[in-house]
Amino acid sequence: MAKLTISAAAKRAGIGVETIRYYQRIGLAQEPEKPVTGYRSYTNEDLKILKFIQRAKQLGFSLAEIKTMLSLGEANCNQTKQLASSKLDDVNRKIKDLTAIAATLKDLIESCGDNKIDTNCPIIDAMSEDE
Amino acid sequence: MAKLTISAAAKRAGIGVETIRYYQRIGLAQEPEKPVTGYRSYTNEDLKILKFIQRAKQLGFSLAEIKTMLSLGEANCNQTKQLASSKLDDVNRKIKDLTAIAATLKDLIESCGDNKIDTNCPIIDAMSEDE
DNA sequence: CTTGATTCCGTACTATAGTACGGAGTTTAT
DNA sequence: ATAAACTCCGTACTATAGTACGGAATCAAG
Repeated sequence: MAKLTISAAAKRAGIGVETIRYYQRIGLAQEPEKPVTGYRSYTNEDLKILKFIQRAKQLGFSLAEIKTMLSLGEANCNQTKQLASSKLDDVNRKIKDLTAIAATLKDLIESCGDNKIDTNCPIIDAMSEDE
Repeated sequence: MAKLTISAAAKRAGIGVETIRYYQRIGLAQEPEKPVTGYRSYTNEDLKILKFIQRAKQLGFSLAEIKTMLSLGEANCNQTKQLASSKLDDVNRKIKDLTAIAATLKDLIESCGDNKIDTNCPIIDAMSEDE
């Protein structure tokens, strides 16, 4: 429950100090009030927001999307749910694409076989082929 | 086998004209010789490179990686193969990460249930939790 | 109470991957 | 032969997500 300095908050949230300041600059995280003289102290609530941002980034949300979610806040669970659902669709689509890419890469690599000749690389050839 | 203008090459490669010029600027694609007076014409070989770039991008290679592959060229099949293999590892890792993310998102969404209350959004709560 | 570490603040810079623009020259179609 | 379309070229701008820097103020420890 202790008030945290920015570097302590950064450490706990797994974010860099400069990055937190950046998030404040772009309005993603608000700065705690600054005592007339002295450093800002970060509350548990502030930390929660920072952790949320970090987690959401890991889940593939862009900072803009995270900003939207934070502005919806707890008071708009349904909209948040919808954002998460559409992000889930994105992620599933991405997985599908990457799976196809992996298959293609695998084929390309296998097409090399034990090509010792070191010329006429089938990967380069296949990737520049007319469809 | 016709010589192509930049816009024809762009169309065939599925790239924009400005983007081709950008690739030339960064040394990813070389510019065809320019006749003393007139426009450059793109050969099939030039087109092949452009298509290769486009395909490689779709497969998740960065422009820097594509540049490396092109510099290796056909004469270094083994190194190209190694690059492709390491890219395949990347892609597989990405798929694994995204699969975990999808599962998390699914859980989060389900945790909402039919929350009509529209407060205490479990998504926000869960995502800012202490681990 | 001095020294060293932190914080604050604004500004500038980085990387990646382009997109846009303006003016001059060149081609193509009518 | 002239107008519309296209090309060339350099420069500047965009978006996203930060990272770095320098000086002044403040805090913490010995």
